[in-house]
Amino acid sequence: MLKYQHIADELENYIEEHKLQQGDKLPILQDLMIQFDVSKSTVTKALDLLEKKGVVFQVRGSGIFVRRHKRQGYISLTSNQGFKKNLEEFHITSEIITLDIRKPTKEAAVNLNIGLDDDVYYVKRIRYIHGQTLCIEESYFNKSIVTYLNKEIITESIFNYITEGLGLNIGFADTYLHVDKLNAEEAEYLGLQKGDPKLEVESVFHLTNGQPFDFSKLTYNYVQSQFFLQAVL
Amino acid sequence: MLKYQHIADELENYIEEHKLQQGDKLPILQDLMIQFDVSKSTVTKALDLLEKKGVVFQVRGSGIFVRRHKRQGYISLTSNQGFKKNLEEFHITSEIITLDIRKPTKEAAVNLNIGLDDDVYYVKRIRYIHGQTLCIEESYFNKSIVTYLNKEIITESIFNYITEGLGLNIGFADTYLHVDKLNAEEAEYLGLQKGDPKLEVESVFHLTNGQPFDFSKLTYNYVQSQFFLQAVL
DNA sequence: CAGTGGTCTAGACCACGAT
DNA sequence: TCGTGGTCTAGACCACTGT
Repeated sequence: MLKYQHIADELENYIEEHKLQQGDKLPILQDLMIQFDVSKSTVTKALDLLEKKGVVFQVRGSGIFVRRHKRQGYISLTSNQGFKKNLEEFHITSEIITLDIRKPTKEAAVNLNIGLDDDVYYVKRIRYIHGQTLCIEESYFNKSIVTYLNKEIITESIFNYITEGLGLNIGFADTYLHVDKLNAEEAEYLGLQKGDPKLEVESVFHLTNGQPFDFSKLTYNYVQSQFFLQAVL
Repeated sequence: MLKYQHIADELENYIEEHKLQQGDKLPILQDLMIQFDVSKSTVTKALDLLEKKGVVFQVRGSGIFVRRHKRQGYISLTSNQGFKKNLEEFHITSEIITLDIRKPTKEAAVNLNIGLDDDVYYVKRIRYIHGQTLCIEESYFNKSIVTYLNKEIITESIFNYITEGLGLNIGFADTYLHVDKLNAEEAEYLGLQKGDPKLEVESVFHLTNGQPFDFSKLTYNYVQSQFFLQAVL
């Protein structure tokens, strides 16, 4: 385990367990260096991680403080690993509609940077939050990278399988958002009326080497759609 | 100017000017160290900045590569300084509806962490993109921090004035997104029908010392609403 | 002015990728 | 095995905050 990762985890746990609030002060750099027996740069790197993640903010000449947004029940748009943490936090479950190998749509092929004749795993699921319909999810996985999938795997966390099972390293994602009106089929799945609002979230996930491996399109039930985003400016 | 900031700017300009594409390789660390006459850590810090910003991705054992998302015409949800760059890129203009000093709504008071009897500057604007209505914007500024505003200032960039004119340092923002249906008044402003979809974006902006100074609520025309987000996982 | 975080260095050593 | 990026150190010096 990397030292700075370890320190970041420890501090985050500490904040969580002691229910520290926005503005609460953490120990100064000097103390953290001694406590974890590392150099200043390593502590700094750990704190930069936490700052990027929206957990703390640092004020030169003053100290390190806890950052905590006020609202509960919002799904993070930037949380790592495709909703992994959110899954646990919000009790999100899913029902599989389709799983097969097929040729990509033109849109999927463009986003995955493959040809129209290459194979993809196509997954369609309905996701539920606290028993309510949250969203429709359609995913296209480049089969030459994600070589195998089955119903059991996609019932659990696909991303977990990709990293643990296949040993692939997920690097970054481009995400696009649109708001539009539901068509009849989507309304049916989500238990809403045709023409009701929807939030469409398209993501292209890449490996650390830059190869796109997953193009996903999520259509959210607007009633359940509350998202948040913590930015450092 | 900080060295790592300078290097980051130079590299970003280079990528822009030479129209480098996704996957194009940049010089190796060693060369960048020599070129800019700085230590390895400084180059690394510059590259980490660019990576966070979604401009490059680094692959251990291989090199540093340009990252570039495929779609044009999307507004960045994470671009710095309240849309400053987007303003230029998309020719966003605004029309002022209201500017006055008043008491905050309960909601604004909670988000700004002030009392119901404290003063705020209230600003209501309509924003246009390429001449089309983009969104309705309502902002509440804590008057004890943002001590003065006038029509001229809010016609230009408010955030620019806050940093340059008032010498304040903007630190971070919490942003919340909802999708809902337009009410009659909003529909009127946006030139849409009541019941049409809307995207509501609420942001709380904080100074570097953690004090919230601006609570803004933006209601977007769903037709014009295309956002993107570059995440590092 | 003392306290505290931020920048920068030079260099050792490690881990991953390509060949 | 070599090229390349990642982690970590010890320490000098700088810049902002608060008393």
